[in-house]
Amino acid sequence: MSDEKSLNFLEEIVDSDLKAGKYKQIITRFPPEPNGYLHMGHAKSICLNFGLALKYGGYTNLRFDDTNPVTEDTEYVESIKNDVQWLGFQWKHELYASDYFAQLYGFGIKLIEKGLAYVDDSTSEEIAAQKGTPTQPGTDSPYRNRSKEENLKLFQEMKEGKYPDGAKVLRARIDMGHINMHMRDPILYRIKHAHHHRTGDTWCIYPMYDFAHGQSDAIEQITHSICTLEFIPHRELYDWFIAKLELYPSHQYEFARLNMTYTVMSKRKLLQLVNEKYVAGWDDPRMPTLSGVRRRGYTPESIREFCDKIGVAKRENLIDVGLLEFCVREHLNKISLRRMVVFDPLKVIITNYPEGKGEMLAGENNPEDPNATTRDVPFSREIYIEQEDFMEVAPKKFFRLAPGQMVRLKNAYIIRCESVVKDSAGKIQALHCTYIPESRSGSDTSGINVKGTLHWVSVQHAVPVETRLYDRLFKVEDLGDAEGDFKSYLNPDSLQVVQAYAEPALLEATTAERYQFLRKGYFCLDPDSTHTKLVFNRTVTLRDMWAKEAKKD
RNA sequence: UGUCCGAUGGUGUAACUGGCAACACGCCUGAUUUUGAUUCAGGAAAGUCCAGGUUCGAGCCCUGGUCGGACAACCA
Repeated sequence: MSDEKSLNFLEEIVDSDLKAGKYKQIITRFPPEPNGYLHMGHAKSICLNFGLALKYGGYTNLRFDDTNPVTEDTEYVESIKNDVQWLGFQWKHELYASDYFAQLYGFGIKLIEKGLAYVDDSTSEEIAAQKGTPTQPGTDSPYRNRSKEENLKLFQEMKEGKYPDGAKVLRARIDMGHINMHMRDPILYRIKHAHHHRTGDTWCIYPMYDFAHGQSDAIEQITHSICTLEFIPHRELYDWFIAKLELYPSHQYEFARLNMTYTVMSKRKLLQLVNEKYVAGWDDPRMPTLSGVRRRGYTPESIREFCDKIGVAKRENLIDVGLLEFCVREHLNKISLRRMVVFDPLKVIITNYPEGKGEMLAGENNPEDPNATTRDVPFSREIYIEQEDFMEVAPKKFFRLAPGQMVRLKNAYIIRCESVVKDSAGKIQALHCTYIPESRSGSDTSGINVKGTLHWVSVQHAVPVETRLYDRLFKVEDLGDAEGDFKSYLNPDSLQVVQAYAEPALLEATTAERYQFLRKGYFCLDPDSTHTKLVFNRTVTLRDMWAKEAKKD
């Protein structure tokens, strides 16, 4: 039995490259376009790229692929940097494709000089028509055979701003009959009189992705350039530019992007949800964005663990969100502070507990922590328990509170339900219970054994808090498979706001801590909280076998 | 009609590179438990897309199919 985990296909490539002495160190890059916020799919890529460099020795650059000024913005740059660091990774160099605009322009000239690029006056429709189809070869542009001198002059004039947007493009001169559509004289440069978030107005021509990405990799001497499957057909072009331009031979490798059940993972769709106000913003806790899951209370540790567990391969996949939730619970169970909060109160009056009396009980902050400390929990004659923890007529498997039944109050006493107080309409108003004085937690001499333990909050000490309970954003498991507008599958109940009653220890809650509301789930303080109003987000529920059992009937 | 990529339990990922399919999630059962949580023990679940072939032996190799996906933005 080997205790070493088997390598994924990319690790195998890196491993064998290193063993073959191909590189002394590996260099990877994470290349987001600053036109949206990072999501869980990016997390997979980040963990992969940074993880590879960390594991095999080397480093990772953060490079913004900012070649399209009309969609990009510094707001996104800042959020992306923040998200990568939050996830726990540090890049070696912060770079921008726009840093290479001058060099890239030079590469364009070089290709023209080699007779491998030309300026085309065709419209975008004409160019599209020239492309042909995957099964039919394309046709040459009428401008394909311009002289080098003319191309050089025209390209320079494009750069100088002599032409309006769309008037001309620079195209590679490869083969309009090529079996690979991407090799049919792809566009290298287009004219966009647009303000760039970094270069301002110095350029009015901008390189296309294909003409920028590989060359940027080469300039940075990236050894392994890792991207998603849809770029497979681009690889031939990627290699062509490097060969013709005689650059450092970076290599592109592709892996399957992450898909998760009950959510979408495309920037375009996420942007739509934000713009059309289906969610409160990029950091809405229901969003699969990193800012969203962060606000929801997911920890970077749990996301890294998740990325490790899902593996890396080339086959398309749909990961069960349940796995992410498992990773989150696993981590939160270890670190969160236990607190009691009642969401749907039912008043319990402990009739044999003296009126006006109160006492402080000790509650463990975290039973998973060997150096457990405790917090004070006030107890008194009137408390709240959950409505759902009481049943007037209970099935045999129900071992919570019912008339004549006994339960333990967590960190406190065993109580017995003596009677039910109802209003004229027969609605339950409160429960009258008695407590067993010698059953106090920590000094229980009663000898009584009960099956159920309930969380509770003292009525007079209860702190009203707002809780936001999240459910899956969409109703269907596989959005990729769903017909029509993806927004028609939104789950109308994905957010539920509930006013709840918390124990006073929560008054000191901070955003740095994570909390487990006993028997309810993991929660974190939301930044919307003020001194007078605490707001908690439910990160994830606890596993609930009883809910499953109850559903069986 | 083309080219490329892929195919292993419900979901993912493995399989010492040709040696009788493993791990995780989920599911089921039981134990422990002052959270029906956690933890622990056990179980069900694929014979590896199909058909041939090579071989003592094939999930891994070969041939031919089938199915799924990608590819025709002045997006990345």
